[in-house]
Amino acid sequence: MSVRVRFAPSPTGPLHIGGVRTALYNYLFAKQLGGTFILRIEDTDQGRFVPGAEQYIIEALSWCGIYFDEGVSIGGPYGPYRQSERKESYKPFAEQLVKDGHAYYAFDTAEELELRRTEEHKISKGMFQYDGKTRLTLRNSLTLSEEEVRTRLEKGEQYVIRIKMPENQEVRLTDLIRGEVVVNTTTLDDKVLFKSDGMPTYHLANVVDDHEMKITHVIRGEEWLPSAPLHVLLYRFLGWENVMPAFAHLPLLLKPDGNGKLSKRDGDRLGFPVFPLRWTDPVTGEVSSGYREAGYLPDAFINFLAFLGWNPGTEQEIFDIEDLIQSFSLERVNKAGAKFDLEKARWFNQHYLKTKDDIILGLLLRKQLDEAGIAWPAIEYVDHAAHLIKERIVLIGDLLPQSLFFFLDPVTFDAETIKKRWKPETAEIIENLRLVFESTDFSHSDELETAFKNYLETKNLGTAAVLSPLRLVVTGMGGGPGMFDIMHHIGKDATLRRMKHYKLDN
RNA sequence: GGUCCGUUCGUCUAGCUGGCCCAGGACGCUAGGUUUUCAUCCUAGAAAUCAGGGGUUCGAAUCCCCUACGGACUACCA
Repeated sequence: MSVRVRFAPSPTGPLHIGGVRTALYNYLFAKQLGGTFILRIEDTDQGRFVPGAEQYIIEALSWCGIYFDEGVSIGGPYGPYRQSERKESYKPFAEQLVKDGHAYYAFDTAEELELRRTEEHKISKGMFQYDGKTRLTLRNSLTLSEEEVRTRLEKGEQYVIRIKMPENQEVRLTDLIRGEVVVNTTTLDDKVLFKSDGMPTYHLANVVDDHEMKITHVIRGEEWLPSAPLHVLLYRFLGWENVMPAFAHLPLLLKPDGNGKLSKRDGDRLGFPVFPLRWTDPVTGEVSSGYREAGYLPDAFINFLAFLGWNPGTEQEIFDIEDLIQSFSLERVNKAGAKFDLEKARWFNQHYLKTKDDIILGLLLRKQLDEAGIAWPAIEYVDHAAHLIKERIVLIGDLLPQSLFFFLDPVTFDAETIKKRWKPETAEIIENLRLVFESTDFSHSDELETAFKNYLETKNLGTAAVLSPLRLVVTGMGGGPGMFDIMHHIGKDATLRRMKHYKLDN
């Protein structure tokens, strides 16, 4: 039987990196086994629907290079893939459960239950649960007469369907990451399966859909572990236990400082994105930063994310998506949550950047030049500029500031360098050097270097004392690629012009 | 409060069938080297009494128990 897995986010906002990692692991698992990866949208809570969230999810996965085989927007044999569009398919199962005595109608209003909850909390400090101990004190088809229930339903009174949690039974499930997990049903509550608005809750919808979509492995976040026994019970009561999917609950992604689940707020509070793409809240207009806009390469982002909770067991750190598909295994996923480490993300990005083709970097640089309204002479010229700086950039956004001098004469000059290297006699040296270069062939950087060295020798000057000021007037910067490579690349005219017209007035 | 899950360098982690671990790698950090500068690259170093305690054993990070701490869940949210 072929493997089928799904990533099932709810469109309540942007997908955060924990979600991206869940999607990634699902994807890697499916692809390694030649299986199918499905994107299903869990929008059973119409109250939390956020416009644009679904589109964001699709775009984010696409940017990451995580492609699904079936799902919303592309369809497939088990569609529709939006739960709101499958609305009609859940109710019969809920009613079947009632008929079989595994569920019941409940007429308590949300307000009544809320009241009960606060009361209970005052008295016992514990949490009120709608369960085997309390359900007979509440208004439902177990306490009301058959007649009464029928009239209420006929009158169209609001109701929910709750699971009738069996008493004192051990439910065990095997988690692919954690092993055997056993829970006694008396600690579980009578969860709502079907809401008064005609929609199922996650618990029912997820079980019905996973079954109908022939999902073989449910790989999801650890926050679902406590309700997994409930899901097992549902499979059992629905008669599907023999074809129930395998479960794997992934460890959480934690805040870099302190503990706790990484949340949407943490990112901009701590100065790093928690979202793959920038997101603008449609209601508040609040903007949250994204990895794409912050200058990360998708492959670096994915490599980094894959290692948050998984490792190959070898000393290899660099894995492209194909490597990950090859090597990934659920058995090697950690049990404990992982804290997010921005420094390591930056290191991965720098690594991927410096190994990228010049043509790709050139393309990115041209985009930035265009956006800044800076003219560039030729594609090859830009590509080579990118080549010269690729080992000293960490983020894509560093491309432009690091290579600006290839396109514009500097107007500002690094203050640190002026302070350290600019002496009263330096201006004269630069002028002498300019005369030397005037009669030098710029077609090879070697010749420039030779001419420079010869000059130093005749004047008995040290390299550092002269090269630094030269770099300063030509590029405005205190560091950068090989100076003679720069001069060769920008050409004789620009070099000599800059050596004559610089203004260090800052 | 209850249930469940977890706990190895600052961080990500190796270690899963006990001895090769007075714990290895990576990021970061420190120091050297290469380089005309910055970055890259190379080398070296500091950094975990394996949460704590008790067992089992000739021997435990690795097996068992207890404790502590952390987290998740505990909605007609997912």
